[in-house]
Amino acid sequence: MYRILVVDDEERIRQLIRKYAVFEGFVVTEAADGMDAVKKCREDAFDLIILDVMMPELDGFSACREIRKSQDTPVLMLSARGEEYDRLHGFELGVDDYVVKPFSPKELMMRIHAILKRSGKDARPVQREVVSIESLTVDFTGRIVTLNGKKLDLSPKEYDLLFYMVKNRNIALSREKLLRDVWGYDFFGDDRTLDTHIKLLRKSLGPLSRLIITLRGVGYRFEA
Amino acid sequence: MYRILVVDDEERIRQLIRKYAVFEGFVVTEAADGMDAVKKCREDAFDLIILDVMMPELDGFSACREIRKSQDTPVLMLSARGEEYDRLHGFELGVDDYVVKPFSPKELMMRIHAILKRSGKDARPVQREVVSIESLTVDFTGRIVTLNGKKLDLSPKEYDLLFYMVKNRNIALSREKLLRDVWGYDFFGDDRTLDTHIKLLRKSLGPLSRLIITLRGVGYRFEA
DNA sequence: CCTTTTTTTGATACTCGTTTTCATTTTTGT
DNA sequence: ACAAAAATGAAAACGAGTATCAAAAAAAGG
Repeated sequence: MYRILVVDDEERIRQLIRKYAVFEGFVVTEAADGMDAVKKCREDAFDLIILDVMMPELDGFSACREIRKSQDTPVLMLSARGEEYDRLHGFELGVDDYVVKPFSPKELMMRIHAILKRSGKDARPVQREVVSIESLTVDFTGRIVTLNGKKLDLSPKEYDLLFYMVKNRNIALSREKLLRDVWGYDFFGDDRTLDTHIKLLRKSLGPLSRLIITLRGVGYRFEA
Repeated sequence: MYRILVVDDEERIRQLIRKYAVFEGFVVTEAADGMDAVKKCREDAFDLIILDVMMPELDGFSACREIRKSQDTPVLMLSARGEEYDRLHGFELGVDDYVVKPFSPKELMMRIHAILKRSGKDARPVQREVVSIESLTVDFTGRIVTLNGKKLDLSPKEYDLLFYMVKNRNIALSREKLLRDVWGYDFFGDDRTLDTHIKLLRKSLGPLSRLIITLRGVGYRFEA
């Protein structure tokens, strides 16, 4: 799990980056200017810092220099078009990559991954995330579910639903929350959809369907 | 202890490279143009030469050609953006790698290490990396794939894709991740690209294509 | 520079899963 | 026991995601 610090004076830009970065599984912290960034770096350790060049208070380069005094966190610089002349300046400070505004968030994400990979942090072997409950084994990493050692053949939605419930086991999950989190924010579906999938999942789980507890008038709970 | 010759007419660039290279434990010598470089090469033996393409007196290619008459020192070329057309030209001269300016010093260092390792001066014997799954053998070191002892003739991308999947076997790999990691962070390709290559790979793998599991709505998983 | 191979793209077919509907049954709380 | 909520079953309509093919484009090799 990577922690990223996004530093830009424009709220909109920060939000944009946050949205995409969170989607990629990064933990995002924001700072509105260089001073703020330096302060946040003292308090927290980040795996990557995205720094805008032009900022009030303390510009990106100065902030980078300041941060580098104590840490070696990889830095990705954002600069407006026309500021390209100071690329070299940035590289002297140990900047890892440059992205010119306006940028494509997708490309930014790709560059982030490239930097993390280069910095070796990405090289660590994936640690599997596996949860076992009685005879049920849920392998989040491999997207594999076994029951008594036998692989279960679940449909995508069954996987998603099971994964979500297992991740949030022993927690009362309302129908609304399930629909929202498993199906997505923009889902306006029928309640029966959930019913049906719970039914299918119970069927797949066989005897262990008893782990899915119905909370009448509320939703469900996965018991472990 | 490696000795590196840095050839560039810009003092600033030389300083930048020197700073990083020294930090990595290299011994750095500088030359300001091609003539100077050729002269320094006659006086001293280097383990690697970093050559800028555009230089007064004698350009990088000519200098490279001149040096290569008497020595076989690995060469890494630096070229400004837009000069990429002469990559081919460089490789014909036996250039070992190319870096486009402006570059990230960290990446440059990585490439330097890669060249030195490749040039065999790193005397330690390579240990082969081989994975066998059923009748399939994947030799990462030799870039060889055999099926029932018979060598498979795969296209470059098929190799890359298979290697990546085998290295990350039993892990659910999203389409996005595959495209990003196998194709590179600057790839904005069509989803069909992946489909097609999966298909080709499956065809090549014949009966063992069953090891490539389709994860609907997610991506693929290589099963071992 | 031309030929061959590889890769990418676009159109199309098709499979499979999802969602919805509806009627019926079961469970649960009061 | 009654009413409300949930489960069940089956089936139809629907849609998204994937496979496949052929052709174009790009890259590699001679």
